[in-house]
Amino acid sequence: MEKKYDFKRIEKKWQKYWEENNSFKSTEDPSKEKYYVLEMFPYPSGKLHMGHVRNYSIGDVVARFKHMQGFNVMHPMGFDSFGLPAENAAIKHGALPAEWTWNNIAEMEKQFKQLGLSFDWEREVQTCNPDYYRWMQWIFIQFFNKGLAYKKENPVNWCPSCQTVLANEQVVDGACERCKTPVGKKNLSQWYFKITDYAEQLLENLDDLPGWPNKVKLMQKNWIGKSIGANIDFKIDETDKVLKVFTTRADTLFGCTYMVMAPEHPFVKELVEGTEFESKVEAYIEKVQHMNEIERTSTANEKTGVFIGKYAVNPVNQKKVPIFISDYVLMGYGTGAIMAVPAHDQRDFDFAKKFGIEIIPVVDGSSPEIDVNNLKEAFAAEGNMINSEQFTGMNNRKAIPEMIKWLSEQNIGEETVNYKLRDWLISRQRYWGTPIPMIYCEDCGWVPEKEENLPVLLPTDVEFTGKGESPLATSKTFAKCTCPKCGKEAKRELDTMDTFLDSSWYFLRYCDPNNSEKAFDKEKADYWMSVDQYIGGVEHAILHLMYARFFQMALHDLGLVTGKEPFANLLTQGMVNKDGKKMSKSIGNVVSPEEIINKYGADTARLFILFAAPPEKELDWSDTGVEGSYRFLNRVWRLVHEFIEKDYHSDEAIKIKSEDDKKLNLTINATIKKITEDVSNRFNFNTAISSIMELVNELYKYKEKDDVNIPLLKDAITKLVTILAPFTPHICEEMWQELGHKESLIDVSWPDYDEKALVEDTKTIIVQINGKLKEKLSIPAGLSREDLENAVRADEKVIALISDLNVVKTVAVPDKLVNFVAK
RNA sequence: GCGGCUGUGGCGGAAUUGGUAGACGCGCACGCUUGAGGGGCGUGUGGGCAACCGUGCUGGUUCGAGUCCAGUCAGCCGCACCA
Repeated sequence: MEKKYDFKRIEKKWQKYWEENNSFKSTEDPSKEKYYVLEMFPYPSGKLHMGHVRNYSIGDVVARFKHMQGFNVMHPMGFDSFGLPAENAAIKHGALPAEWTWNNIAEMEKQFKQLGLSFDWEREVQTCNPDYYRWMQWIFIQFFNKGLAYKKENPVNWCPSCQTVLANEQVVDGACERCKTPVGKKNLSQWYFKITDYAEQLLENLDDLPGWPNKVKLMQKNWIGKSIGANIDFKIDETDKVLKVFTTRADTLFGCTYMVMAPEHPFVKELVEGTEFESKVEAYIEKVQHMNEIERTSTANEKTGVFIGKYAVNPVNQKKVPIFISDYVLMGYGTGAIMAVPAHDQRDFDFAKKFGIEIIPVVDGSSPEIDVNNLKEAFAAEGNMINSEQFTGMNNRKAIPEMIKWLSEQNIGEETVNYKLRDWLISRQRYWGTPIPMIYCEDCGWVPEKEENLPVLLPTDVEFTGKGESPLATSKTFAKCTCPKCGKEAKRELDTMDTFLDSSWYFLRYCDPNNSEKAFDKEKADYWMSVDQYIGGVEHAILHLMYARFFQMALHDLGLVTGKEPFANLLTQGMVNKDGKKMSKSIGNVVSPEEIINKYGADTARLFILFAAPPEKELDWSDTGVEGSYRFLNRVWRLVHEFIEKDYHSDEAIKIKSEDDKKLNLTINATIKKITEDVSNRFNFNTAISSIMELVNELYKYKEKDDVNIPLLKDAITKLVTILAPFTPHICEEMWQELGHKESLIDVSWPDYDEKALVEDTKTIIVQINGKLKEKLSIPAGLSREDLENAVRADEKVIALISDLNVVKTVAVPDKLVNFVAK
């Protein structure tokens, strides 16, 4: 009787073996080429989901493959373990966030090990561990000392459900990224990171990342949102104030017929004070302030606003134009005020129509369909300037730099660059995060905690009310401290850090995870960095991936790391769906990895998830598909065991004896070639696996032959087990051992292929007439164009095909095809 | 509205440089094996009786187009009053 494929026993056995032998330990070795493969670390929710299985299976194949190829591979894992769910669990069940989190971490470690993932667990980091967040606080202080962290009172995004502030990046469609509650505004004094200092570098370096998907680079580019234009000064009539505006269309300055300020613009109150306009203006400001983001942006087409009773003077022609306030102008971008040119900007056009403001065209598209003096909508395209004094007649695109030059000569404007990117708001009114290591002293202001006093530990005597104020305020002991500078009694910052900070440098800590003297040793970081292959979900395209790049740049400028970019190559894997829908508890279509592992084993789960679709694509989970993968592994198992049981003891050298031998040898070598290329260049694991399946199918046929070539079959089976190992490591280790090998497959080299074996003596030549397939012929390989054409023309079937035709041209492609062009 | 991606059998997906469309797998059908069931093994499987027709649709370039170009439709994703 054949041995049964008992995946439960096999998987347990080899997981134990790897753990006991510390098989995946990595150390710096300058004599070997390093390879750092990293998957985004998870939040420890307690249970793995299919997305995790996919993410970590992809990474594991890469890690094991590169290791077999001889690279010094680092493949670490850890937990992004600060965050809201722990705190919510505390509010709901009364469990301490720390306890809840550490239990989940233990649970998830167990599940990771059940998947047979080749992580170097000695490098594990948890961001909620004081050994980690101590250095997070240290980095914060370095940023503060460098002027990259500052505190400012500002209207901030406020999630009324999470009871905390949010960064701009965490507001999606006007709602909280986490809980989807509409976000409002609140004036709060908060800590910010000056990511805008790096806007240009974040943008420019994207060109140096050929290993990143264009989609992600484009998303970051749009988010940074660079635009080049000009600031122009408008005097406000009857005052000594100058209203500065930003425009990308300096060419349209003569067409400006009114001005708009953001309702929050600091001039507004002063300009209306004591005038008849004051009450109307204040009512409008009040109304805007009470709208949440969704309300404010949903009225996109319907423009609102109020005239504030003042006029601005157009610096080019001294014309007085009325000033309005309107919520379509944003305080956070440019100068918070615009010159409005209704003829050439659709938003200004809509506003002007509603308020009956004059529309002056200054660009003529000279198209018969467009009457510039009677516009139906704004004309935004290219054309020649009109009504613009010395600029009239010029092409408007060319007029932009001319106009800016003229303005700066007159000292009333200058070229200006603006970015949509805002500084990163990093304070959170939550408990379960890294305490911000800052102290407020009435005499010295904000002072960082002394480095020798780090970490500033999270207190445990806190209450979780879920009511807005930071829970740290409820601690009796936490706030009270002395000023590190003058020793006077002082107070600690009570907010914690956005958890996105923790994940912005963990890849550096992995390089030196147990260092108690430093965040990480520079030499070690320089050895391992940058990450050669980073793998994670596309949902992090902006948030995490941009923050991490910013950290790397800032740490570089602090002299702590050499590289300027953290991730050389990025793979964004698609989601795992079920029946075309996202797996979710509310729909009830969640497939749990545990269930699959129990039923089919980890190898089957890994194989299916890699086989079903290329990694960047969405993947639809299919239970019958999983069975197919299980069936395949059983097929391989039986093939190998039949071979073992027949007890073929042969150490003879391989001699190719027949055409079938030659064909099998070709398939073996072609399969190795294809997998090597698919895994290292394209990450197309699905096609790599399909070619292994083809090899297995061929072996099934081959072994039934009368004159089986034992040394060749042995070679095929040895190589089959080797190349399948990165995908399904447990079953392969077991078969490897049963084939009589003593060493673990981990230390077996990836097989080379023999180019000579890939050379075929005959080729299938396609015979076409006018490009349509008519016949396939077997013809000796390597013929020249003429010889190939002659060989094909000599074939009886071809003679029959073309004898009645008027062949006017023949196209021959050596080893491929002959196409007869007939009339 | 702006930017981007994707459209291939009943399904997931192959076709890497323009050169055999549908590899591999799922499903389905039939046969063999088995006391039955399950499992395994094998054969077939885009449409059409056929000539032929077939990669969202309409054109174009080419000896030859799933692949290149122009337009168009549909779906998905990102940004969205950014001056």
